[in-house]
Amino acid sequence: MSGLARNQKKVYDHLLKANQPLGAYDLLDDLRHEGFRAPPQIYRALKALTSMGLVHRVESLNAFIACGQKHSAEQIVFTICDECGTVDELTPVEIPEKIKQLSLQSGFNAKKMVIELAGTCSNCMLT
Amino acid sequence: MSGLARNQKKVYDHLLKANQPLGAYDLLDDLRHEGFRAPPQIYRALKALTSMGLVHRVESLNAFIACGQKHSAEQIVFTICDECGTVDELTPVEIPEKIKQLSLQSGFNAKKMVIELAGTCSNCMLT
DNA sequence: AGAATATTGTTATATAATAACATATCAAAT
DNA sequence: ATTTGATATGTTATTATATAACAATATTCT
Repeated sequence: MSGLARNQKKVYDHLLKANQPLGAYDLLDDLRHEGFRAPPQIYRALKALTSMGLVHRVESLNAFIACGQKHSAEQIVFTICDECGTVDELTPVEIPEKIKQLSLQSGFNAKKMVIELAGTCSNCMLT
Repeated sequence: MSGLARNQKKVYDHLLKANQPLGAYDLLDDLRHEGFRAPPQIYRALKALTSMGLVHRVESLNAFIACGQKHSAEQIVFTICDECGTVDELTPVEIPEKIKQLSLQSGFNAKKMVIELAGTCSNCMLT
């Protein structure tokens, strides 16, 4: 049960190594030497990986980032530094839970959450 | 100090009437009879309006929605119904505040937040 | 009026994502 | 082992979203 298909593995491995969000066309360029030639090959792999919870789409960057852990649902908080571009994952479960509760109070049943914070990371605050 | 320039007003009025998020090219089509001819005219108006806080970008839809109230910061929670497409604004200030606090604890200084919940609205839950 | 600023119109282009179709691979069931 | 069905792949073309660059107009301020 290796799980991942060939192209899926290539894309996932590359995203893990990159350790930062990459656009689909960045991935395509980076993986040309691996035999990728056209956008659909990248997008298909990304679709499979995101549906498995191994990769997440960063909506406000139109980019994709790998994720060490599988997340049961889309309940992640990303922090995106405007200065250095670093994207980190805050995972205090309290936040998505709290939001879910509050939205339920208005009758909305949330299935997927996009929570992205843009600003300045602690590193860039110092310099 | 009417505030809005001609094109800005046209775009804003149309978004208000629509009362739902519209893509930039939807706006362009809808406003051709008002003299709009090319994307930059729309995008420029949208940029001005969003920087004024009168319009918000819904990142996960690549769309824009008008907002009756000016919001001081980008601290809004959108609920997006997968069934009917309705987008509503939850504005319990507690949520963005709570998130800001929690991100600050990890040293991140958030300037803009994208909080978008996709799921099923109360209306669609019934039917 | 004249200078500085902001807004507009226009063409071309960049960037992101998908449709559609043919082929290939793999897993399991007979 | 071969058929079958599902999944994955390769490829071309197209759609959708957004911006660059530059010329022309309008607005505001002094």
